[in-house]
Amino acid sequence: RLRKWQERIRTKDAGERNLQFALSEIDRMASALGVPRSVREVASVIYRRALNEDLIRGRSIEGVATSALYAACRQEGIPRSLDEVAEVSRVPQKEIGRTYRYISQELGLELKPVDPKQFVPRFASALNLSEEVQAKATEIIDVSAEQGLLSGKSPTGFAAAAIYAASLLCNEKKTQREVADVAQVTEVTIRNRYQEQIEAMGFR
Amino acid sequence: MSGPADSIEIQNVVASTGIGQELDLEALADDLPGADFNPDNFPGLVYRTQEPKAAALIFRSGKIVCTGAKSIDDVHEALGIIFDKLRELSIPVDEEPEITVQNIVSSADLGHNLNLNALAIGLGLEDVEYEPEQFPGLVYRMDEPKVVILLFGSGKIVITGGKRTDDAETAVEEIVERIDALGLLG
DNA sequence: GCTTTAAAAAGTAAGAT
DNA sequence: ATCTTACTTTGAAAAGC
Repeated sequence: RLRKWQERIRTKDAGERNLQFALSEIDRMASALGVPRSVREVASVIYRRALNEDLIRGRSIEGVATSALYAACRQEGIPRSLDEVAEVSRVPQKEIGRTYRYISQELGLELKPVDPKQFVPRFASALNLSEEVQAKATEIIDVSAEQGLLSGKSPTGFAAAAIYAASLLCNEKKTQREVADVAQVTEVTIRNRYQEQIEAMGFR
Repeated sequence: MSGPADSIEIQNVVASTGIGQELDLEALADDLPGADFNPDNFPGLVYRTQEPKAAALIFRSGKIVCTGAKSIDDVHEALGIIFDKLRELSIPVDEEPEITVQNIVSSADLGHNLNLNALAIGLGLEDVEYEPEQFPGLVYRMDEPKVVILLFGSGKIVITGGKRTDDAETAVEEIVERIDALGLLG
């Protein structure tokens, strides 16, 4: 039937337009976050997979697109926090997190927990900290994580505290406020993690 | 032998029942001191009992949800109080309405700190949800018994989704066994 | 999906002192 | 800086949008 045929075309066109919109949104957000082109491609693949497996039904296109980008950053080893992703998305952070968990589960992405060390280079350079501070922060993260201090703690807060501690140890001091701002955590969180990490390092 | 299973404490029991009679919630809200009824927000009337402490959601259909009780006995006791209150208001209530436990929330202590990162990989990323940026607990969905376990770095855990008292016990024994098999228990 | 109820776990946050 | 309060997660039912 002609009507049925037209409807198919209309549906196909609508689907195509939605896909283009999602991909352009991924591109826009990726640019705003400053992630490399490879991550956008991974995000696009994740979005198409979600589309093919009908995971978008009942969810917003923007929400799935944002979550795909969040997942892609993690998969490529250059994670962005949910806060950072939410800043460039029009979807609330809570929905991004919930949608990410859903598509991650359904697509079997099996992404490992975010490693705090992956935030060090980006946070440290935003603070104009040296290579030496980065190495020290990485060491602090390794040692304190090994002693079980990482369980349940936010990766960004853990990284921020280690960077703060390392900046002190390397005589390139940054204030808790400065580190808190780039990591988007509170000074209280840095203070709490810092105390534990210093103790784990054997510095009283 | 005292083990993690002995540390289990029921924290909340959710149950449903019905009095087999339609209710005028507007009138009931006036006759029941302390009742909260905001039909614009939620269709149920909220009524709280003090001893045992519990909260009941009473619906127009006569169906009731009881939550907040610390044991199955408390659920029966609290609902008994509500049934009597309704009878006092000349509302016909079935002799012994059937009470169905829908969910039991329990807490327990494994007695050792847990490396949640290692646990997430060990238990299998496909069955685990661990997003410390969003919540400090690792979420583990167990098939038998069918419950959800939240595991924390302290070794404290929460078991929810079970309908029977012994679901929590079985689940704790099972999770301890699995963690131990991974060499991740103390 | 949402709305409401209750309770635990532990981390993070916000506002007050 | 420390305290209090509050929000994040899990589960289930109820009636209705």
